[in-house]
Amino acid sequence: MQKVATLTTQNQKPDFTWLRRGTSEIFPDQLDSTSPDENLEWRLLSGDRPLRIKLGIDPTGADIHLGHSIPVRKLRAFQDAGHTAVLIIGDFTARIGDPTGKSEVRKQLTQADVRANAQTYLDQVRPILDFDTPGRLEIRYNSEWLSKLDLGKILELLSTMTVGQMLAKEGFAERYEKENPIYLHEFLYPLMQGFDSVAIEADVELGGTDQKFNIAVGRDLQRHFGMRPQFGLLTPILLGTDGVQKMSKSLGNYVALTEDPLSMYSKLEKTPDHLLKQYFELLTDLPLEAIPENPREAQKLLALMVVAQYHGEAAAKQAQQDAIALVKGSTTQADSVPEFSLVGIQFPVRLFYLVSASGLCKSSSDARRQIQGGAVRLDGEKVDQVDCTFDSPESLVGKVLQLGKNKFVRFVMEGEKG
RNA sequence: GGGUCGGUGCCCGAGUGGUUAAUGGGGGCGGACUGUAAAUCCGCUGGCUAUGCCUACGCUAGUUCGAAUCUAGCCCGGCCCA
Repeated sequence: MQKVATLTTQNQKPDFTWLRRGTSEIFPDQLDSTSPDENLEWRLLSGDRPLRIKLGIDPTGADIHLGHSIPVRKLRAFQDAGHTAVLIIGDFTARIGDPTGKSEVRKQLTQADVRANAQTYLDQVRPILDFDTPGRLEIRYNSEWLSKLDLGKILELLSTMTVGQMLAKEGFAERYEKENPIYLHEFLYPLMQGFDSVAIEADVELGGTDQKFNIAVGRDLQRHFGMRPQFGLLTPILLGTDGVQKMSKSLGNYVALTEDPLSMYSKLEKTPDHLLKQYFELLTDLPLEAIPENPREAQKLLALMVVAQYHGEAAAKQAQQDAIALVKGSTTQADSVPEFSLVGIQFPVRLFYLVSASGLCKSSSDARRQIQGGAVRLDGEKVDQVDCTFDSPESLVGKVLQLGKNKFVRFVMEGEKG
């Protein structure tokens, strides 16, 4: 408290651009207040102890993408400022499925699915978070406290909210309007997420803007249980590479954190112009005034910087070289083209089968169509004969098969079929 | 529980006994153009190592030479009533 007093007399605060960058809302946020209950910056300055910064993730799928990385990056920023990141794996809540942003019921996952996903999540956020500095990271599974709630406690949670309040929530309201089903257990989701905040005594909860309702419920519950309510810090929902809809796996407009450097680079260097600024702001630490004027240059720099975060600088530069080489048609120069082993392929083999078996196309029927449509190249030469046949692996090894502008594989002879 | 309307391909949505994977739109993929962008134009859009075969209109049985289209039962959803 003494520290606060000092700062108050000086009437100036340290630089909080790291806090505000890429933040769409903080609440409560009384800008002219110096109360640590109404202004997060003052709370951060109160300095009595490291704050507990909560971020919940639902292990509902295997891959996380750049959109998911945004609140995680913000969490890292708090770590760097000396606070404690509390990463909550929603192993219990995942089994219900967050109804947020969904126009229909989500399927419930089994415990086994959830467990398996949780570990891959942790592996994927490893490059973003500080796992090493003692006291900076706490990983908790919410089944730890949620599975112990008895009916009495559940009733207590339920009685803090009205149906009207629930229905005010965007997703529910929409579904109710559209006369789509809403199941009662879905009403429990915001309360459980809110109870997480109670259980871990969160000071701040991070989340996308779609999480506002759930985070606000957390505040209500903390107050209900006699705790100081957490702050909410909302980050924007990242638009996908199509530039229109939010990034999501089911829409196919995403860049996964586990993607290989070349495909990550290829996708990001095509980032729509109007998204460039936002992508830089949310996915890199580059000062905004340093973004190149020329959109093409900006795309390249963005791709380079993001790939470097997940694969290292050397791999990023290699990916850029390869991307350039591939476009020029000198496919043999590119090192990071994924390999496809011809071991296990029966010869003679026809082209359409190769295109499908190598994973370039989703099916052999699709492969035929693509070939007929002139989309397939072998070492840069267009091949539009579906029945073009190869008698032996020797004629293919080392060559690069290409679909469209961005999909490539190089034939090799080693390894398992795949 | 009762009444009623409805369940079609990735999504929306036509189709109410008969050449045909099934109109149209969206989305997606590919081609041209370009800055590997946007906009625009064009093509493709069930599966199968495939001149043919297989699976598709909630599920299951029927009626028919023949059904997504007719009948019955079941499952699921919306609304109204209780």
